[in-house]
Parts: sequence; C-alpha cells; structure tokens
Amino acid sequence: MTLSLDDFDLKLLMEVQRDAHIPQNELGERVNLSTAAVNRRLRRMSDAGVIRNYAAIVAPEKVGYPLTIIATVEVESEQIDLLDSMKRTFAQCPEIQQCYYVAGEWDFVLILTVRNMEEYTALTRQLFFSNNNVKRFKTLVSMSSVKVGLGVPVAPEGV
Amino acid sequence: MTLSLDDFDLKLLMEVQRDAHIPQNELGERVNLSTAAVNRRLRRMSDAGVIRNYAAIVAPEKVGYPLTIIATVEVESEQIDLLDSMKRTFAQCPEIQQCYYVAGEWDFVLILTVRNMEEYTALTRQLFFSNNNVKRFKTLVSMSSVKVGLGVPVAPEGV
DNA sequence: CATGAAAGAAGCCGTAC
DNA sequence: GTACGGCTTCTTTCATG
Repeated sequence: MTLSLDDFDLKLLMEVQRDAHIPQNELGERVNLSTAAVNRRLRRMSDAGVIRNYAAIVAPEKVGYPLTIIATVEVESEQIDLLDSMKRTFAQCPEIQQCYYVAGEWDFVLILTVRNMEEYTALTRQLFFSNNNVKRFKTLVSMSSVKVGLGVPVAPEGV
Repeated sequence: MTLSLDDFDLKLLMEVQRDAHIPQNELGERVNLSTAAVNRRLRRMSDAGVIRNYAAIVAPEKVGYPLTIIATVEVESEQIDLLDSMKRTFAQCPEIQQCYYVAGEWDFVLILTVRNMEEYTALTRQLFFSNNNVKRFKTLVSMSSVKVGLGVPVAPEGV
C-alpha cells in the first residue's frame, strides 16, 4: 500500500531529509502549514514507513574510518539458501554500509567503510576468501566521496 | 584535527546513528550519563563535524522510486577541470544518491534511485551519452537492497 | 477528514555546583 | 561530571470549514 502524499508532504520530506532538526513551527512557515499539521503529517509518514527513521549522519573520516571501498562480488551458485546466507553475513558486517543484490555482470555490490587497507584485507579474507560461494570479487577504492547520501528526490511536481 | 572521542561518545554515536529521536535522558540511561552530559557531548560532536547532520531516512519505494541502480563510469581524460565538471554534474543530479571517484577498473561509481527504467535511460542519455568525457559505463540493477545505510561502526573497543 | 489555535506535556539547554 | 529551572519544542484537544 502506497500512502498518498500531497505537495505538503513532499515538501516536508524534502526538508527533513536535509535537516531533521528544524523545529516543526519553522517547517510550518516554510510549507505554509500550522505546527500541528506538520506534526500530524510527519507522524503519519513515520507510521506508514515513508520515513523509515531519523538518523545522525556521522563523518566516517572523523571517527577513524577514512577509507571507503566499493566491492563487487560474483557468486558460484545462486541457490536461494546460499544467497540468503551471504546476504545475512553482509548485512551483519558493521563495516558494510550498503549491500545490493544486483543483476548484471556481478551479483553483489558492497559499500564498505574501513580504518585502513589492512582492515579491508582482513575483511576480504573473512567475507570472500573463506566463503566457498564467492567465485571472484573486485575492489574499487574511493579516492573522493563526491556525494554521499540517501536522499530521495521528492520534489513536488515540476522542480 | 580529530576530536578525541571516548567510549561515552562512541556509544552515543552508535545510538543516534540508529535512532536520532531517542530523548537525551534515555540516551543518558543507556550510556550511564546525565541528560546534561549527553546534551553537551552531542553538541560538541555536531560542532566538530563528527555528526554531520540529522536526517530523515525516506523509503524510496514508498515515494515512487522503487529502482536502485549502480552505475560505473570510465572517463576519457582525467584532466582536472573535466573531472571537476563531472563531479559537479553528478553531485547536482538529485537521482544520484552517491558518487565515488575511485581507483581501479572504473573512475566513478554512482548509486541512483529512479522511478523506472525509462527514467534511468533518460538519465544515461543526459549524464553519459551527451558527455564527451565518458568513455564507457556499465549498469547494475539492484534486485534487492540487502542493507542500506551510512552507519559507521563506532563500537567502543572490543564489541 | 484535515485544519488552526491554544493548552498541556515533554524535551532541551543554560547556569550553578 | 551532576542537579536544577526556565525556555523551546512537541503533542493533544477541540472547535471549525
């Protein structure tokens, strides 16, 4: 079920995706709605799962994780239980920020954040080399995070 | 300059990365600190840029963006101004959630969120085909977002 | 059924210790 | 680091279009 969202909702989403600490009365001014209406709409979208959660976005390089790595993985077999097991392993690994199961030349794309190359090497051993279902993998080392976010382009019609 | 963070800070980061709407008094209970201390530490980390911002995380599929695409791009020339121009273009494109400039077989890795394949096709035309500096690109279509987040593994020593 | 105004509750944050 | 108190922000109620 897809909750119907009007332009007010979309504008609110746009705002809170960028900054979730704007007071609701100010949000109200920006979108021309009362504080109460803003509050109700945000709650409604949270309840409906449109807003999954509110999160503090941490700068990895400020907490000792200056390296971002993109890894692509090809599997040996696409047997469901083997895939599920890999997905669970990837999902549980704290250094893996994102994991996509993809169609195309590869089967998985991973985004990792690590302290240094040694840590990544250790992770490849743990995640890839010691997993019989990993046929091959490739590593791309990020030299610059040009853009990092999870923002969805929810602009009201015609922006 | 890297702000020194103790175990309290790391625990707080861990919590607020998952859920930034936990009241500070409850955060205090979880990490054994007073509300005021929690408040001061969070502010300190925000000011220092450790916490970049607070954001609402929106479920793309609930707002009409069910498709996640990973694109890799190879450039023709790595001339600085050409690269910068591409970075700017990618950063400004709202459908591009993430853009990494990488070393390895490719030069850029992009994560996009789109309404459907037609929209992606249009984007490739706009971003890749009409850009003379794009030598080739490859598309991986996500069939399942196994894990999506920007969380940094800031566990206090030994977790 | 969603809205705005206003009252009440909750959370934040400065001061003092 | 903790304790307190004023102030901001959030949330609920209620009357209205």
